[in-house]
Amino acid sequence: MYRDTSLDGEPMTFTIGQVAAAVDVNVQTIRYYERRGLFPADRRTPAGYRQYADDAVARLRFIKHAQDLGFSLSEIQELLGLRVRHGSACDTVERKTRKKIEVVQQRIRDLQRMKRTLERLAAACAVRRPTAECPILEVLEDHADVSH
Amino acid sequence: MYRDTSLDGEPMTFTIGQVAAAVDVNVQTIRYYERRGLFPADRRTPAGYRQYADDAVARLRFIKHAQDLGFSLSEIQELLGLRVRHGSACDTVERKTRKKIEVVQQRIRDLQRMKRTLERLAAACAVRRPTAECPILEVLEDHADVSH
DNA sequence: ATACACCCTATACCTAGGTACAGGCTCAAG
DNA sequence: CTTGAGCCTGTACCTAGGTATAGGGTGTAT
Repeated sequence: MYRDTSLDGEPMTFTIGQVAAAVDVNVQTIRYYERRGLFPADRRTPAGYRQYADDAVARLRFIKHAQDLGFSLSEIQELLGLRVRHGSACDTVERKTRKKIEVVQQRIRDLQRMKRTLERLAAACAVRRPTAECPILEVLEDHADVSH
Repeated sequence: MYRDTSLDGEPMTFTIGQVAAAVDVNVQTIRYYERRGLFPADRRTPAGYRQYADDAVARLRFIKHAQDLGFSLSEIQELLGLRVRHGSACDTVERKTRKKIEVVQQRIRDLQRMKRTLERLAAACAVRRPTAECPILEVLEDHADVSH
């Protein structure tokens, strides 16, 4: 096992394996993210081992969560990139963030429409059961007709 | 051009190219969906050309829309599969549909949480601007900490 | 009858997002 | 000082969801 410098003075560091275990992610995946440029190691030991600071786990969890929500790695990279130019561009950050909020809001609206469609479907099933034909196709057509 | 039997008697039919153009989808994609089993052609001409009934455009649009909302082709296949055993299983359809609604609802909740996170981020930027450091990392950590 | 757009199958290739070796160092323990 | 877990790079392979290309048939207009 690699030693952490936990006893005062130097900040705590983690190996790639420790970070991977903490977030339940494949070690290969972390290296892949590094190649993609969205999860750089903070430094390397003389032997070439990656070293991570203690915010690494939070950063990686954010990536995974954003991904669950349907953001692509490129979008996440952009999201994380809001951080890099911190001194100068706080208003740029704000503008980009508000744009992302719009996108998320639209995605929510789309899902709500989809939910309503499914609810109509379920309701129609409940009413006509058990003799008549399932009216799904009509519902699908309605759904396809509205907006887009 | 292939002739439609539009002038009474026979129902209207479409070629693969007409359906593709109507929904703005690649012809190859439609054939791919057919191979996957989620968009069968209604019949074939003697020469082997695919023929589609007039509900085909609505079905295909539904597939595309569901996909936009983050459903995989397998999920969509299941969604459409609710239709196939129509005589018998209207209550099965209803149960499956309600499960889908749960999934969609959870996705909406996740996105709303993400939206709140982004809003906090934007708000924090607005407050501390222009001198201080962008507080994004802290927000990301908060986000990662809550639930999941 | 021949041009041309459209259809067919089969196979190859592409991006995104990983995952799995192969072959070779490194560190801590026995 | 050897063993074994864990690290390194590089390359190959995988699933999902398509897109492109090769080689050939079809239908209509001129």
